[in-house]
Amino acid sequence: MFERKQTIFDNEDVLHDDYRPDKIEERDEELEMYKSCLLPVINGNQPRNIFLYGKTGVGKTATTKYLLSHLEEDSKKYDDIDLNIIYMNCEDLTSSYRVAVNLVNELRSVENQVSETGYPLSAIYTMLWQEFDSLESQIIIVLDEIDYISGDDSILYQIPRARTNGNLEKSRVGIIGISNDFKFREMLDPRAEDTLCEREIHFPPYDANELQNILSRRSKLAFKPDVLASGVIGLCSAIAASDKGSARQALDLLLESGHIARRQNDELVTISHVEQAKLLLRKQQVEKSLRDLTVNDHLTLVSMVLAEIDENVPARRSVIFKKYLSLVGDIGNEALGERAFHNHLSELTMLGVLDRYERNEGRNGGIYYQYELGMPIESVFSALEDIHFSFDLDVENLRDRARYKGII
DNA sequence: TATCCACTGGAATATGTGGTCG
DNA sequence: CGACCACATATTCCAGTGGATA
Repeated sequence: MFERKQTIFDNEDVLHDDYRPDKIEERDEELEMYKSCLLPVINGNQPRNIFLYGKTGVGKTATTKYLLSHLEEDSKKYDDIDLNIIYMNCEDLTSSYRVAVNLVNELRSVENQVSETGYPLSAIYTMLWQEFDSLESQIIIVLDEIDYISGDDSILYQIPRARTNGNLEKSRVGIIGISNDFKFREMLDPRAEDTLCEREIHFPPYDANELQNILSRRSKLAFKPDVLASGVIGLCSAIAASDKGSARQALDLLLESGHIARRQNDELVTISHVEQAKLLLRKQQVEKSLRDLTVNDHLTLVSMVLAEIDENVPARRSVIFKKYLSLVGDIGNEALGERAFHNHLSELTMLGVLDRYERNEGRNGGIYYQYELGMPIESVFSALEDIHFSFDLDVENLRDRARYKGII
């Protein structure tokens, strides 16, 4: 039933997200600067706080992991240095409180974990200082995707100042903050900005050339010789460069192209496979963002689909809201108020699932928005099919109605 | 050029859930 | 148990917006 048939890939892991190259490419300047910021650690001084920013997939995390693993390795050569590195992704940690709780749990044993709510924030900080101090070492905390922390950012100045404030005696702590969003910096509490942004390193997007270099080197490891048609690497690089300049995106594109070629039993990865991969990845991305939404977000989306089928689009909020009310009535849910519904529409717009147009008809119309689906309706259907809802949704029926109306 | 429409989006407040602690 | 904590999500209220129109 299973048979090993490998005509395309040699080692596809090389293209995966978690692959750690033994060399960081096309980031020489950033690497140098980063290295000099970390140097004090090896001399036994307090780790500096570093703030890294740049779009997704431009090497922030990869460079960090690369340098820190070297730092860890090299620090072992010196007896007087004891280094602890804690890496933490803040994707699900939207407040200082949660970050602190997770740090404490990271340092504590399994049977001693702290719950995510219940304690006053100050109690959590006290636990954190105790845990830090009991390490009696230099500590570097990496907070990746730090921009997810919204509202209270006290942890970002509490940690760096812990020692000066007398909360820590035996340990020295430094923070490395990684952000996708430069605006995050402006939103910081001035105290946090002061301490966290001591050293700043900007990672610019890769251009098509740099991407091409990265891809060709990786593809030599990943693919069998001569399986990439000419132009494949160029196209992957060009697509990614014109989008966000993300190496992640370019690598995903290349990997997915290879998968598609393999599935289709082709011996050569061609430009057409890349085109297919591009569509597939886009679809997966949307599905992923849809999956994480709340029930009311889903209901809002379905209401928009109904409006798309039954009404003139783009449609304004009140029209979609009426659809929503009857939908909610049908499935017996409690309806939201219109203000909350408005927020869900905004949320979907933010994700790129909906498009929004501002209109202003002046004295007898005022300002309002019109919404429509931001992607082909069929993509929404197939995404909806793959999601488990807490209510009954007959996607096939919707699809039939759309077909009947000639929208598909 | 002042007005005014009908909406937008911020802010304060409320509700509900899941937790600690004495 | 009751007081208290953090947090997500809703509701309520309303000042602000900006271009067509008188």
